[in-house]
Amino acid sequence: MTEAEARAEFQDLDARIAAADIAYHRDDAPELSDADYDRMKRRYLALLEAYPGFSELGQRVDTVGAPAASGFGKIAHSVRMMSLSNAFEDQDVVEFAGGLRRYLGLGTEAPLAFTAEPKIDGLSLALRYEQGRLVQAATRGDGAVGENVTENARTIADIPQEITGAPDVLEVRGEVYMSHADFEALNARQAETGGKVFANPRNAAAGSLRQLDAEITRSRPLRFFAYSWGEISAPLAETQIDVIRRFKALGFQTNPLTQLCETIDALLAHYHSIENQRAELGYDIDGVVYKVNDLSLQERLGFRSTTPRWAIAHKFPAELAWTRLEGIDIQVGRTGALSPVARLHPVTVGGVVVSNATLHNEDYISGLDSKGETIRGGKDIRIGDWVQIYRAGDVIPKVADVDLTRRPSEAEPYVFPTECPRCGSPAVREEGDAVRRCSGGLICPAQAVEKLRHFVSRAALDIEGLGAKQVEQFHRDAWVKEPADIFELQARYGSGIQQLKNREGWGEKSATALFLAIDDKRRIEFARLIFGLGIRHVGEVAARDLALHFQSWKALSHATDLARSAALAHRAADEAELDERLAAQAEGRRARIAEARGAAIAKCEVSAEAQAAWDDLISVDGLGPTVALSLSDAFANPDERAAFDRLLRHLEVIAPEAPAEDSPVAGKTVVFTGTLEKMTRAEAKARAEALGAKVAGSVSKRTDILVAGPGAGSKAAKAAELGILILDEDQWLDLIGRA
DNA sequence: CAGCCTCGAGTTCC
DNA sequence: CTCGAGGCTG
Repeated sequence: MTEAEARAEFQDLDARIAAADIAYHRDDAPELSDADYDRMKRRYLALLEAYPGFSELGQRVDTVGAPAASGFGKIAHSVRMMSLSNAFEDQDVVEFAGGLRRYLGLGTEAPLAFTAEPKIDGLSLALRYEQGRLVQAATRGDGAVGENVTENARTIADIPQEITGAPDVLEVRGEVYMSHADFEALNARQAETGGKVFANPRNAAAGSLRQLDAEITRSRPLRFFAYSWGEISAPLAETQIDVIRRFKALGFQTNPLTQLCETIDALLAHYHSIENQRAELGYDIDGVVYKVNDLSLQERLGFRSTTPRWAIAHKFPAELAWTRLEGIDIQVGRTGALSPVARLHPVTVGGVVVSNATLHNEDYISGLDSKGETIRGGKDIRIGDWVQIYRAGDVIPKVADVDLTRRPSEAEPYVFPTECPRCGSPAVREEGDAVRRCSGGLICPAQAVEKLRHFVSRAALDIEGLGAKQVEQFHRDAWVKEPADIFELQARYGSGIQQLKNREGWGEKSATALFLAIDDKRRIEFARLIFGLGIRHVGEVAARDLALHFQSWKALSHATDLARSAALAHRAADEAELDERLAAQAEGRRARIAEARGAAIAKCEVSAEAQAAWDDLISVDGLGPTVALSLSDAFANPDERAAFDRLLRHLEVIAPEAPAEDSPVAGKTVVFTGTLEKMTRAEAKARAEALGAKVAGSVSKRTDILVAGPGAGSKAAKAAELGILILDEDQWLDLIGRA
């Protein structure tokens, strides 16, 4: 086949796949059988592999089209579904247990028992029972909101429709999975009938549960293990293991390898025993989960932002595979970061075909980590090399090793670009930074589009029907260059609907829905707006804290304006510090950092007002000089500021409600000092914060309460001087109510 | 000042 | 999900 023929075939497939995507995703009316579609897609990808240049042709079928309609209703979880932190080595488990003891203030000899159970590789499901009847089943989703799959769950034999002897409200959580035997049989059947063949049991289980037609789910051999719970109207038991026993008594399947372990050695022994049985279990597992057995301890330990402190997943070693590195692409992110991605000859790793892998940054390719130490035995990665791939955390493909014996003689060390591959601007790497960044700012189309994608992302504006793909499409056609354009779309393209529906992938219905969804976000929570601006170092949490602190756009922008000179002084001090360090190194003396910083600041004119504004900025919890400086830069940059101002004209900003919990310490700033005897420091902090208080490290005039244990020193003296309320531990516990 | 913890940013495949 | 960096704690 000539290249011209290949090109013609590629373009034909491109158009047909695009049409099929639209029919399937938007109209939910597939015109092709799955088998035909898959065949076309495979051929398309094969051509693309043979002629990578073709990706520039035509329509990039994967990146356009109206968003897929989700056929399932949303369900907010009344108790968040958390994920688990991971351990990979036995040593991590020892440290986990040690950390728990420290947090709880337990000595090394005090008993601390755990449950250990296999971690099933399926998908989690929350089953809600009211008065003993199954009323709702929801997938995990993002942890806060899942999909309503009640009708589908009712078809699973392991899930009882009715249970007796349970609390009035009981939410049982567990894992839906498919056994190896059932998976093989299903795939054989699918292949025969021309249906979709699944890559692995987990995908088969997920695909089967998320069928719009519950009768299809019924025909799929899904199973369920119960292992956890959400909302309950009455306690189920006092220990984890007894809850599992209770589930079993109620008629749920529980994993037979669940075991109570009194010591770390017993946990590890059970882990290795399960690892040895792994191949004979008949279903996929990817590790062992350990949980603190005593539920009252679980409660004391509580949660970090996305994981419980009282549980950990001990993962099995990742599966490895060798393949050839065919190329290295450079992607440009929202902050201009150049990220190298390995293009691999497709290879199966852990049941999934992998053709891309992250290469992190230029040091990773050269075989040095950011501290200048060697990794992979100091081997660099070259195009043409045979590389060993694993999926970190069973998800993200990474390069683990390079086989130097099979390195082609002509392979050259990879030269990392020093110019942005998208806009040609210089790509610079700042001192001490691991990443190289495009300096083009919004001139760089890659950065511009990534910023827009961020603006419409779920945690930011979250405009329904305007996802990453749609934004890319609009940006490519120059309809949307900056966030404000989104809100002017309808006005500017007037009968926008008429124009939009002539575009590929859009119909009248989706266009109308889009404009309604955009209008819906003209009133926007302050925190989402701040996050959406995409200011470096300002993520979801910092945005929320800033919103809470400043309450209004006016207050925030005014504060950054006021603080500008102090921010610049801070930068000058940073630069002076760097110079001083270098000079000291060259002259072989100790750096006089404080003096250098002081001198630099003295040269800047910083009014008392500016200093106060700066201090106010960095008083926001978790917000230090780096974040404050980045914020200040964004607001002081004329282009960015103009874009902000233009955007704000379209928006009504909703001020955040303070977490006005009905607690006596809500909104108060508390400092703990001295020895706490009834609880550990971390525990005290977590509880105070749960009650809406802010916990600070040092006493200042902003402090409301000082909790002083025995041995309190200078902090107590300072608090007394400032006239701050000082409580001992018992008085504090009386105030917040002993739990 | 060093370690610890949390957050931010980047990435893959379905 | 992981890594690096920033901020906080001891």
